[in-house]
Amino acid sequence: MKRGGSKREEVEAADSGIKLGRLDEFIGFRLRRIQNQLSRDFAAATADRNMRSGLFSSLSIVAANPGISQNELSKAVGLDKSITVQIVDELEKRELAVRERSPTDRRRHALFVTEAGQTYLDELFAILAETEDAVLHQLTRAELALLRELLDRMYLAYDEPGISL
Amino acid sequence: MKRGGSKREEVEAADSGIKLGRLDEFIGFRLRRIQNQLSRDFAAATADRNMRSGLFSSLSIVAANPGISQNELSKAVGLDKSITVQIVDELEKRELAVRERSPTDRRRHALFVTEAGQTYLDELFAILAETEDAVLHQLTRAELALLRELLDRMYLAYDEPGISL
DNA sequence: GAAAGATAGTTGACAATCTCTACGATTGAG
DNA sequence: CTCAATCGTAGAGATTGTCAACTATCTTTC
Repeated sequence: MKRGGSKREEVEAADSGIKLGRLDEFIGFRLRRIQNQLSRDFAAATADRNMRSGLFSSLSIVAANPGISQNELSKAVGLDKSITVQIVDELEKRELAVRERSPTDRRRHALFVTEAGQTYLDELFAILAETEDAVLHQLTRAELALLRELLDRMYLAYDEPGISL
Repeated sequence: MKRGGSKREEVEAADSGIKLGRLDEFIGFRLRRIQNQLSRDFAAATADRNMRSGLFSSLSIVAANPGISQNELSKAVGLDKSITVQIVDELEKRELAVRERSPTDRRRHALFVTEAGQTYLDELFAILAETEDAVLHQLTRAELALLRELLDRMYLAYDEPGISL
């Protein structure tokens, strides 16, 4: 690993006197920490909206790929087929998306976002943008672009990414 | 596991056609994506070691804060008291840590890492470092330092962080 | 110094997810 | 036509987190 210098800072959690110790040396820890906060904030901001775990990401993948099959969706989101069934069930029940049998292959269900689903997505994306802004306004535009690039470069280290939202 | 295929899964155009759509615009998405891969890799690399979810982070917090109480640990790790009980139960059963009654306040259990626990931690930290290196070698030293700083700056946007591992 | 209330740890009931396996329908290869 | 693979579905089981008691201690208050 890298940790060249031995500048030993006392790393504590805000007001409690708890130290993080070696955990603090790891990027993964920092990533998780922020990501946790972000998703917590997002969850809080959408508490009234009946959000289920993979629902938002699934819906937005469907929106970006009209006619996608459930199987493809499963792989894209990184969930098991059986979970995708439940999610699509709920999407359909709430009329955010619809299943249509594929005419060419009658085993497949082609998925499409309804207008209500589009509206729902717009709302959630707006909330998400707001949530992120609360944190990102700490960075300049240039820094933000750089951060994006670094994260992408890291992600490309994986030969077969697999989106896993 | 890193390769999440249920059966044989060709490296073919698995996610070739799938677009991310607006999801791709968000930093949180990129964070989660990498963080997911990292923890998946870490889980795979430690599959033989009986890792339970909060166990590693809890143990390392205890190591960094000898004598910490279970309550403090709960808050630090961001888990419910009742889960912490289970985790400490397992830590004790595996002789990685011990509970000792506090002499000043007999309600509290002061937690300490055993030598075996220290060894265990060393191993896991080594694995974690390896796991991260696989991704981080894409970045130069300078970029890595910058990334750290940007992430920290983002995190400090929260007045009352709350570690939540 | 005794009663009332707060706090630490524990337990168990419960709900939400994810994993795994199996099954019917459909397709495609031979 | 036969047989294997794929898509969607369903259900059993494990894991994990939430929540509401309950005990034993401590602290506050009168």
